[in-house]
Amino acid sequence: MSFVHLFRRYLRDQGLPVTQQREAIAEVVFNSSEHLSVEEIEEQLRRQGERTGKATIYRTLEMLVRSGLVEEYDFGEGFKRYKHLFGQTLVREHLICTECGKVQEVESEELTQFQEQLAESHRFQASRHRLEIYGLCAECQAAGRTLQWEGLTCPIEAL
Amino acid sequence: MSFVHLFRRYLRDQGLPVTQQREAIAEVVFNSSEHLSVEEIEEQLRRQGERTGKATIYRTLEMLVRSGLVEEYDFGEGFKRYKHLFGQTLVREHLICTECGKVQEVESEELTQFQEQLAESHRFQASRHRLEIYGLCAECQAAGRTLQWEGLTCPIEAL
DNA sequence: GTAATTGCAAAGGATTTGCAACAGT
DNA sequence: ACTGTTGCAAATCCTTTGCAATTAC
Repeated sequence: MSFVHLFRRYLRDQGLPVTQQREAIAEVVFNSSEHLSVEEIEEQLRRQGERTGKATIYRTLEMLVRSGLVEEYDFGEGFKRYKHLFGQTLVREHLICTECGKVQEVESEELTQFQEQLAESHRFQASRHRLEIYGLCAECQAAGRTLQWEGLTCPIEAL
Repeated sequence: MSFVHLFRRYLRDQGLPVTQQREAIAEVVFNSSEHLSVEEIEEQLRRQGERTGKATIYRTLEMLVRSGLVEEYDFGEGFKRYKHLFGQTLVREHLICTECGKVQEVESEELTQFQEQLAESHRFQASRHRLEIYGLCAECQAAGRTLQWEGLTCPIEAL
């Protein structure tokens, strides 16, 4: 039912043991539509009554990424996040709310084409890209929240 | 002549001391067109005969960023990079070579417009974005180097 | 002189690694 | 049985912080 069996198959193909921990970790990642941090995965496992060492979580995530089933993200928070790739096109852009931290995935065929052209026109052989748009999500706007970070000073203009 | 005087002025405006170290660090950043890591800045200072503590470099970079003269980048390498903003539009896309680590900046008006539309159509109030395209730069292609990372397996297709 | 900065070393957070005990095939 | 995994703690890497000595104004 879950997508865990794909990971199981990947492990078997590679001649690697399918352990309880690996299945539990994969299950957490595959059952979530969020971009999870290691912290959050650990917490979820604890909630489910599994007690898994952090090192094992890191090691298993590495395999999940290598398997191609999960992707690693770095949104500049100082730690990484992970999300499975099911039901996704290979091109995903991210709208990241700087207030609540929510990540929304969108796709745009046109944008993708432009990006490819851009790389090509610079004789750059692109293999992957990421587009991240930071700002305020609809909910936070509705809640009356405003952007903190931007517009402190711009001395270049002040010249 | 250099852009260091802008930073000096920023410091004075803020009532903060203009120290030797701050000037030296700013000079290194303003004299380079690269996206420098703290490591690289420290090395350059050492080469110039300045001996500056790492803590001071971090503290000064924080100010440079706050001043609006320098921007901080995180390309997922596990550490940050810094580059001054002179001669730049506010929209910069990056072509990052995964082989030699070189970062090439490009701009595209069309892309920017699409990005704005994309955000708008999702009721997202964008404040800034970043587009990073990873791949092989022209030099590395010419040198016969190839992409390491990509295309290991794609079990989703294999289903 | 006073207030802020410097540099060192220690602390901090995320991730990795070494190793003895253990689980999967 | 054999090979690979687990979990802990120690180690590592980048970055931040505390504090006494020093410097800018």
